[in-house]
Amino acid sequence: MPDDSRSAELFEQLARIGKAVASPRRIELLDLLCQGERGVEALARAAGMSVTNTSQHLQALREARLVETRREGVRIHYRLADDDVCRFFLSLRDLARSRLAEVERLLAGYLLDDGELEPIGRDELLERARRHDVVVLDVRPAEEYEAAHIAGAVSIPLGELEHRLGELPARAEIVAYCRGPFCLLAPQAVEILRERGFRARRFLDGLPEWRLAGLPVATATEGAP
Amino acid sequence: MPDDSRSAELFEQLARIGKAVASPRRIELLDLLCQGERGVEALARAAGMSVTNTSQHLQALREARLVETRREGVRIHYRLADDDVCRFFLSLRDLARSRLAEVERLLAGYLLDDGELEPIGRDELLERARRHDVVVLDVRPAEEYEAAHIAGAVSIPLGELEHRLGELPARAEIVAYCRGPFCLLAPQAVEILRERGFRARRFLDGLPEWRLAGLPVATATEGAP
DNA sequence: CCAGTATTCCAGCGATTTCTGGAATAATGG
DNA sequence: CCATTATTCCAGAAATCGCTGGAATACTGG
Repeated sequence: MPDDSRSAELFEQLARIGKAVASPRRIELLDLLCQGERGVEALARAAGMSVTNTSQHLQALREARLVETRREGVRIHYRLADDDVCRFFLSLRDLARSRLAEVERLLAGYLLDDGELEPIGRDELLERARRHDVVVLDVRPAEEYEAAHIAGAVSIPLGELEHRLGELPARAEIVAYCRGPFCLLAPQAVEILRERGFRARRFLDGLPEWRLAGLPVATATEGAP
Repeated sequence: MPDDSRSAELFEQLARIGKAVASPRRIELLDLLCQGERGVEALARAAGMSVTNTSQHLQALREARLVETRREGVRIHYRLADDDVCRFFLSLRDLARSRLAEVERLLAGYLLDDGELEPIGRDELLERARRHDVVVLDVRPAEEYEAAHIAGAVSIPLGELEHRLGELPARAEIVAYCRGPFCLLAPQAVEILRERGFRARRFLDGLPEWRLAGLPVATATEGAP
């Protein structure tokens, strides 16, 4: 009982989504877009690829309806079409992690993921942040912090961390977070902080997981007088 | 701050999964494998493609660690590597449905999906089946019924339905199910049954959703004396 | 050990994808 | 309306993918 052409069309449609996530470049763009809206050039810079190429990949993502655009003057901002896309991306990521031994091997290769960083989970972080028991530190680029960050978090992009250590309290425990468990920013931040004598740990997740869990998120830098 | 080569490798790994679901043929194979384990030739027959080609696609799925094999004599059975793969497949399918208008259009084109079939949900079906208030009818090929079916369901593959109507009670309501909401078997069965004067409805989901929800599943035909 | 069957390997081709660099388009600020 | 900037469109070249058909391999049952 071979399938008729009608269901073939359906599988063709599902494969549109599949094709969209079949390229490492597009995966990286999705990863960045999970952090929030961003312009073409900024995406190209963050991903280390040419603007032309970035634009092309973004078209592919748009053709699969995974992203949408918004024009602001001469600039065009891309964003995920909705939260389901982010959720799907995370489930792809988690599947890769659980199925592909190579992923775990690569993560382990960064030396710092296991117990080393004393990772802290969502619930514990929420609880302790509420009691002002820890300082939550966002080490992603400023642009991403502005787009969305954990409510109450301080922003010091990794590149500026060494110069700005003075802004951090010497006593309190610092919890650094970044894009997610596959991102290297927070681990590197923890390493730097510890070398300088701070008590630092890593947040197990990243901003997207926090946001999707419905926990408090803030945008821009409003609130600091 | 362009990403270094280490995270590039990570994205490469994620893309392995993406590439695996970038082909409509492989999507169809995954859909079939969500119903249960199956041999190469059976998969080829069900998907209407050559054995050689099927084998090749299955290799691709195995390379991405989405499927595993089991040898039984001269035959090789393929199965999903674990439930997470099935869950991922369902989330891909649901994302396609919510994001791609074409999918909804195609489903509507089958004429029969809306209120027409009076679809019944998981909880209601479970409740009514428990009270023996409905007959649950599996209209998938016998092979898939044997691999796994809703506990208590009767098997009449769609192709044999017209000849075997006598096996069904004339009074009771019949709920037909198949592979899932994208599958045409149950809708066609409902159509046939109604033409012959039966009261028939469609189950909203398919076997995979039922199984992943932890609801009772049976294998083979054991239990019928 | 041989014949038979199920599956995989392999070469080759046409189609598709990816990246690059240059040209075209769209909105802005004088 | 022109120069500027951001983005997209458009070839063209290299790499990859998907399908086919024939050969090779692996196991079974005699």
